[in-house]
Amino acid sequence: MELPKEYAPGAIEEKWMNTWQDSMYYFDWDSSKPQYIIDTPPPYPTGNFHIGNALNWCYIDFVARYKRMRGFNVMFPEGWDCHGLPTEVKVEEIHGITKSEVSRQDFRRMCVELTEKNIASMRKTLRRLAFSIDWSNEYITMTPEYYGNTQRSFVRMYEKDLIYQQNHPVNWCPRCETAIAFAEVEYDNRTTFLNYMNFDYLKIATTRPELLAACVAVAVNPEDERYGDKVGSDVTVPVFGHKVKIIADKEVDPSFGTGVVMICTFGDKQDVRWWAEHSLPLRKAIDKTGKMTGIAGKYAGMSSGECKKAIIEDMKNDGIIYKQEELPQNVGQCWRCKTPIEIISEKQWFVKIRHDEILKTANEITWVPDYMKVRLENWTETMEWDWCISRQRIFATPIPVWYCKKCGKVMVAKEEWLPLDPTAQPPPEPCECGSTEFKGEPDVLDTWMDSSVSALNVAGWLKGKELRLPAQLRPQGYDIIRTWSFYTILRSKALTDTRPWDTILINGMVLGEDGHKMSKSLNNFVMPEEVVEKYGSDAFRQWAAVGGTTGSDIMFSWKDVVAGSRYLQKLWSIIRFSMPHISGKPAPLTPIDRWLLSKLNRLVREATAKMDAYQFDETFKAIRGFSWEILADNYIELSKSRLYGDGEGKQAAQYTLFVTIDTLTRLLAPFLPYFSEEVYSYIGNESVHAQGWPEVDESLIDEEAESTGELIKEITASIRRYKSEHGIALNAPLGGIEIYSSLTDASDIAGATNSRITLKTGKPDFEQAACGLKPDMKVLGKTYRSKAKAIVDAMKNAGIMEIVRQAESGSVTLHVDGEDIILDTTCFTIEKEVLLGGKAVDVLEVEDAVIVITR
RNA sequence: GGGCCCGUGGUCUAGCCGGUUAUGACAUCGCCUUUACACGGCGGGGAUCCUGAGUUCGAAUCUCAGCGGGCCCA
Repeated sequence: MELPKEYAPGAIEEKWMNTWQDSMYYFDWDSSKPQYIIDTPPPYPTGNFHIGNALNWCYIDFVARYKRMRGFNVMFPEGWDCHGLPTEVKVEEIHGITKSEVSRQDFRRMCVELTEKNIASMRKTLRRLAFSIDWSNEYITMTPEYYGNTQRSFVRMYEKDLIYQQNHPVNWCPRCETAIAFAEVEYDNRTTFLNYMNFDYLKIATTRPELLAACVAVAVNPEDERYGDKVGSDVTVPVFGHKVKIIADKEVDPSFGTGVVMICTFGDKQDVRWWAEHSLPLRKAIDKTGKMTGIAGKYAGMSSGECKKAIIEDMKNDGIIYKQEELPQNVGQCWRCKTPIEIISEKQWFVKIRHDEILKTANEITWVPDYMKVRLENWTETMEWDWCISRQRIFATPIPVWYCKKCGKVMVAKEEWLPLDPTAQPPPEPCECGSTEFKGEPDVLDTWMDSSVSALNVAGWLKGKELRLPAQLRPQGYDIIRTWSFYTILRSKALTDTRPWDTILINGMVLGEDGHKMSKSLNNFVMPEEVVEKYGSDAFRQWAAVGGTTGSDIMFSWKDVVAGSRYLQKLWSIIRFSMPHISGKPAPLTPIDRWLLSKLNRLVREATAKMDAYQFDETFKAIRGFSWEILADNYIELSKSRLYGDGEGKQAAQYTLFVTIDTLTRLLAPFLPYFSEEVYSYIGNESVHAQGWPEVDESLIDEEAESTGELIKEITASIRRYKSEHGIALNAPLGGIEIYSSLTDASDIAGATNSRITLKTGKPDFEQAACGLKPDMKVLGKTYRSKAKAIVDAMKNAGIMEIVRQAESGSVTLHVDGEDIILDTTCFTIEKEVLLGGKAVDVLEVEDAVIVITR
């Protein structure tokens, strides 16, 4: 069979993509093999599968394919996390409407249609990148089947008192007009003014004078002597005239501003703490739309920003504000629209956070890399409020609750009624009070309520199947540890009392070639499709494998992709050469065959250990190094003469090459699914992806074979180098070569150098001179500890000749610090060179061997 | 303000549970068309392993401090 000279990834990858059957990767619910379930992150269906997702999916696919080959029953499902504001915004844009202009049902339908279209386009990319996804276990969170279970999870947690409804301060985005969780708040460094004002008989400093109307107390530090006598008295709020108490709290920093702080409902999280701790009243100055309420008097109806401007102006004119200074400030803002958030008190649904349970469960999970667990722990320990799960949106899972119009009682749906939308249908039963008049809960669930049951969902929860929790692997980025990891652990424990997974594998972020996080606005954005178009999927996957250590941020780099495509071409050339020469028929092996097979089995051992540790970069580099340097640059060169000839050892080389290529192809299969499939189609009968991972044959790992092979390789290389340096063509024969060594077989050297070789034992009849002395610090340091340095000095002082003279008797005695120290010959190495003595030959030295060349 | 990570030839990167001539890729220079591959081979140059102190016989590797960068958060 003659293979084309160039590897054509485009055609070959498409061929296999269209040949492979989805059923190759189906999880078998009835299998007796050990399960390996992966809790794949469900991406948000934007329509574009971005490169960060692609890195994550490459890791997953490396693991999934590897585990399948290791005999596991693998499930690599694909989910889609559909609900959320971005789709709502996009739908409004596409249809030129706002969500209030159409019915909730119609708006939802438009969101579903857009999402379906986006999913279809992303599925194509997933297939093209050769991810071995189990499409029989695909899930889509917006389908009634899935969100019905999200609703059931709500009902179950409500019944366990883990979900409750309450008036509580929440983070509120006035633009989106919805509550958001802390996980959705991001922070931005800005500069604001600290306003110093006369506050009745006190002076206070605040950054938020627009909240004066919401002032419910002022606080001082109990240790602060300036104000000690005033604690407990009333003070009148300027502009608005209401009276508030002066309280003492040790959290007040006496050195900030004037040491007096205004407490408002609510300026920040600290206000909420004080408000709760000191049982302060609630004065609501900002409404759901971010406008000032009636208590703000003349400022009512203004936005908080307008109010701030106006009130500062007025207070300056009235001499109330007497000083302003700049202050750097981190402003909490909505992750989606970047609008500064407000904290307002609203009736919302909450999930209880049981800190200890989450921390304990996190400890039952293996974190890769391990330090990522600390992020979850730090987040968990600093959570002060419960998780606010209600959102004032439309495209999300409806909260399955009604309120009786007559008695006001809350009716939570029964599990068997689900899925349903309470705004579209009444409950099938009347209220306890007999009324059938209900108002459906218009609020919907936080999207994390959908995705935090992904692990349960893929493990068969509520699907009439035996629950397969814990799943074996959760792969995800570190940016969503405080959300997705946290919530999944919480929900899994709450609903099943089981940890969600055995192991969590964390990937880093993808940076653009300029070193900054990849983003469209920075113009450093690359789509996976573009890379695949140019270099193919297997080249792209190599970037993901070798780009960096698992868990660290990885810079996208075209040169890694190009290097990947060059490696494919190199491999192709190896295969192209080997195909006419391979044979599965064993034969007695020569030293260099045993050298290769020993190295090959070491490679398998190393690759297996590193795959088990999720070190994809190290695994792939080891395989690449073996195939390129050991197999191609050395073994093939050394065995060519046997393979092309008809003599002894031909069969052995053919067999060795076959075993090596078969093994290599299977090692490469998780990384290069297309390439390895193409190659395996020439040597096997079925898909390489249905084969087993290579087993280490320990009997073939042979130190002696390796050192002999290494010597043969080095001698050949040194002769090649000699030819190169002397301008002799590499295939030109030399007049004669004598090798003084322990070797007994020089046929491969003769073949590779195209010269006659004479093997000799002992040393050539040339004078040898010691030219160097190298102490072995590893031995000396361990044995002599603090004396090691003095011994090295003593060796140098004694001189090479003296050491050599003594070493002939097997040991060297040195006088160090007043005592005699006897060193054996393992403590140092004597380097020798051969003196030519005017003979008409050239001499090369490799390890202990001496090569005498006659041109 | 806190936590976490990182700082290695021109660029990116491995090693970092102590002892290696400090890994590899890209770039660079020289030689070579040798029946798989010039998207190749052979060889070379190029690193204060961020800085300083400490521990140790010995530090890229451990400790502390500092500087610089990134991320997550308050």
